[in-house]
Amino acid sequence: MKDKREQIEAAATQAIQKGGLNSVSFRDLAEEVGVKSSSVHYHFRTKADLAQSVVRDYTARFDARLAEIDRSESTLDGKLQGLAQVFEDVLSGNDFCLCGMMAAELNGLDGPTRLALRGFFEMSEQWLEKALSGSSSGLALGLSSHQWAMILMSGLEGAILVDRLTDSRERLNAFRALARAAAT
Amino acid sequence: MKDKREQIEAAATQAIQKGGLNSVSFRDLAEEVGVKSSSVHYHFRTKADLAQSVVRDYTARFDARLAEIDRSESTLDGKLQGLAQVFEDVLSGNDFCLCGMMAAELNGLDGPTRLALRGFFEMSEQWLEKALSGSSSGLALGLSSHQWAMILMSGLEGAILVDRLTDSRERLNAFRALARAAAT
DNA sequence: GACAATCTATCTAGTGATAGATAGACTGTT
DNA sequence: AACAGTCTATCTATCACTAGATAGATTGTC
Repeated sequence: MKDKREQIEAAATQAIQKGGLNSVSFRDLAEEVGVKSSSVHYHFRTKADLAQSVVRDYTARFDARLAEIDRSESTLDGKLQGLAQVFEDVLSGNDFCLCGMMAAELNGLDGPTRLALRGFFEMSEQWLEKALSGSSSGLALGLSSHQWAMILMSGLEGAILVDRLTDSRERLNAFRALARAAAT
Repeated sequence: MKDKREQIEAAATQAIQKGGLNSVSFRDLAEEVGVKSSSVHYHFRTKADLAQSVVRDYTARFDARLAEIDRSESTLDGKLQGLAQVFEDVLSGNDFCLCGMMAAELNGLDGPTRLALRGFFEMSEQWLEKALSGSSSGLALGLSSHQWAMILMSGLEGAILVDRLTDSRERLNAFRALARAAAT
């Protein structure tokens, strides 16, 4: 059995991706991992502390997946489709991106959590930009690698946000096609 | 002074765009318009009723703006930039799209509200698709007008979601550039 | 014995929702 | 014109419940 703290964090991550931070309660988390809510407070003094931990962990895991893509895919399109697959995996669980979700809840977040959230997008877009600028053939439509990085990252966020609502993969697939065309 | 019911709806719309439906309480709405929470319940029996009303109204106003764009802009790019401007106006108020926000909160919504939400995206994407397919010159990258409609609509949602977090307009502007290139 | 992790018990503050009362405007009948 | 009935919009008061948070006792391990 994993560390209780890790279990709580995993349950919180899952719950936030499903319904947002506002829908998560210490009591529910406690019940899910089989402790009392005061024990959750022992590991995470406040809800803001929990939020920060969860975002940092999610970012680290996301980063690890991107590194894995770098190892397994050598072409630009392979990398872009790999990123799309990460989003598709999220969508498959009927979830939304943890950081996209919390970005929507921005107003209820404290400073440190906001910073951690920005870090997630900064990291992801930087990975994308590096992949895109490493392409030997130029990028489509005369847009820079920086522009394409932002388009693809925030576009994929929007795509799974709407696709989850409509129970489809149409928008995600449209972005897959856009990415393929951009890389050609 | 407008109808109390309209005032409540306006306050709710505003509050949801800032913090989500979960951050809105009957008491806060009541206080903002100068009545008691029970009076809010008089106009909207349940929170779900309020949610549905708000989404339908927002959709109608959004639709009206799109119709206005159709009247004032004759070129495809003019229409696309007009749509981008609607999103930019939302972002300027430090808000998120009401329907994008509630799409994130999908899990906490009842059936009718979800349907109303889908209606918003269906309407918007249909407007976009019609504008795109009316173009005399073909569309870029070999993507269909349907694909471009989904890319631009969900992409703009994602763009302002992330731009609000980072307090910038970079992603919105990148999508403006993408739209311009798509229409050429 | 010290420390980490968990418990019991409780607090304050808020949530959506309901019941019942009331003032005032409208409506239809005599 | 007068009256009875009804409707609208609001109020007061309260319910059952959930929220995050805390103090202090207890347990188990090194």
